[in-house]
Amino acid sequence: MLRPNLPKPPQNPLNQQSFEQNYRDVCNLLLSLTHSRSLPKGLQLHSHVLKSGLQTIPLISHYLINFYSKNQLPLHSRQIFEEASRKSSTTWSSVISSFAQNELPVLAIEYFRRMLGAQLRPDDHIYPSVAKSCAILNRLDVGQSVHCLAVKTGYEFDVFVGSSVVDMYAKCGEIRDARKVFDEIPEKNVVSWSGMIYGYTQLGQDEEALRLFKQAMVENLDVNDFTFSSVIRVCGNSTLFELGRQIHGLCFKTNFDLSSFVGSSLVSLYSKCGVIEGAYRVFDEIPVKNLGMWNAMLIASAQHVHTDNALDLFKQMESAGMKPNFITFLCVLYACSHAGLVEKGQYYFSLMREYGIEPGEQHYATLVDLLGRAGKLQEAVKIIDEMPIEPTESIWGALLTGCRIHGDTELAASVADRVFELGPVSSGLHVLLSNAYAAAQRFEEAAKVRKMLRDRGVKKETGLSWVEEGNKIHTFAAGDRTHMRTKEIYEKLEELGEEMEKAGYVADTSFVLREVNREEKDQTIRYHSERLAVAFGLITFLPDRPIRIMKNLRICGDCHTAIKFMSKCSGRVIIVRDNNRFHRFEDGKCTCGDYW
DNA sequence: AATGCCTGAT
Repeated sequence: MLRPNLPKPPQNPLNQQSFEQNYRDVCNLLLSLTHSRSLPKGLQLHSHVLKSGLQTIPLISHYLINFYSKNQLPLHSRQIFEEASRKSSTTWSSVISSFAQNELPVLAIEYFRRMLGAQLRPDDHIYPSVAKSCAILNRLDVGQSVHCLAVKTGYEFDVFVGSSVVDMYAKCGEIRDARKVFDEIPEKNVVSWSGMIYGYTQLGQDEEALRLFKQAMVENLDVNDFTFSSVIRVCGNSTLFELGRQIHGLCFKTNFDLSSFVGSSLVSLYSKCGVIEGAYRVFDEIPVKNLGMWNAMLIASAQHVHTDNALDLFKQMESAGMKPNFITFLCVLYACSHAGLVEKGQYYFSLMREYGIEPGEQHYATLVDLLGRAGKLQEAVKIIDEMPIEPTESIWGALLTGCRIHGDTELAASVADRVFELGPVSSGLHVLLSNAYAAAQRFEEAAKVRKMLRDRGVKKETGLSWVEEGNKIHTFAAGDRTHMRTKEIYEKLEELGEEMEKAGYVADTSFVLREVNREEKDQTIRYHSERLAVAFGLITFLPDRPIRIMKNLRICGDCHTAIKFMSKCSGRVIIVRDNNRFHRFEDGKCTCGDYW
């Protein structure tokens, strides 16, 4: 053990021994109190330290800074640091890490600069804290110079330094730099791997994330619940059900399936893949449910229009003493909106304040969506005019969606006028606005807006539907004839078409005329991507297996009617997820109750 | 003495 730098020995040599004894006792006690986070006892000890003059010893101030850091009192850490007579590199390191761990990243960077200014050489323990602070603040410029300095001082290959720099680059969106640093770390640990995988998922580079995960598996490396939840989320986002199920199996083997974090991504996976029963099963099996778990289950039941379940979950949460957060309320409002429960929705909206949550932009958007879908457009406008925040694009979008559903072309056009006065908008909203003008027969303006879109190089998204079969994904576009089994698919559609007409199906071509932003021209309405996907499912899957289809755009009204007939004529359960929600068709009916 | 701390949908 290093001999501490003691202050001048007391005058009376007899006291020397007791002083050293006292010093050692204080050190040990401080360490144990830091470990157990006993704040009152620590405060007591601190005043004892001051009385006996021990605070001048660097090791003691270092322990005190750590003690306050662990107790989430970074400003106490700061005070001790400032009062310390001699500041060793350990003292600097402690105070900077206290800032980094307690949400004061700006101070962490400021002190790091001060330290460099004092001509001190940072050690390997400081870099992770500073890199983390840059990541939180999204300060790529500072992060880069920190990385440079780490390279210069020879710490870039340290697993802690490297991992934190990987995370910093990933969070700042520089995934390639993150990867370069990652590849250079000679002895990576679970944090390095998870950080890199998580970085890819955050940027939507799902394939790269999965590839890296696979490599980690093949090389038999250490992974944990964080790693699993990242890759399961990838499977959920891309609706890779089979792969997700296999990874669920891996979690089961490693017992990570009981983790709440893994559980919530599993719930979301099963739900997004249209297997709501699986989501409920996972939820029930997780012994300790955290807030994310409840929220994941809530949104899953809301998406599948199990509205009673959703509202019941909310009640269960309350009685379990789980405090809902802003996401919980978004989920509940979403559930009400998609079931047309206006009053219930308004009730939950007002309940937020009782929980001390100020409604945010997204809550207002959902409320406007709720009112708009239910046809209460004037009330929706009133909410927008009276709310304490500036309307955002999603709020205008919600109102415009309501206008479209209820054919209020006049209101839609006036909203468009109002929005354009406010300045430039994103391309998504732009499309809605151009449709609003077209629907109100203001064709000149519609053309102008569309031209603006074209000039900005915005392309319409192609409507696609896809079905998973084993480990393969079959994708269809409208009128598509590229699939290997095209002939059989079209034959099946013809055959089904006759049965459907006998059962009373009449194609509604008005959807073609009314909807400007439709995916294809009218002659292909009978071969919209979702119908091709259904036909493929019918000729591929065993009769008792539900046909699950994913679609990137909103399902059109005529297809919705057609698939109802398809489910009746074929006796199959057909589940379609469009960009908005789930539809479960069975025996000629859809769970959305035609409200979507 | 230190790095990841994830959940909603658009």
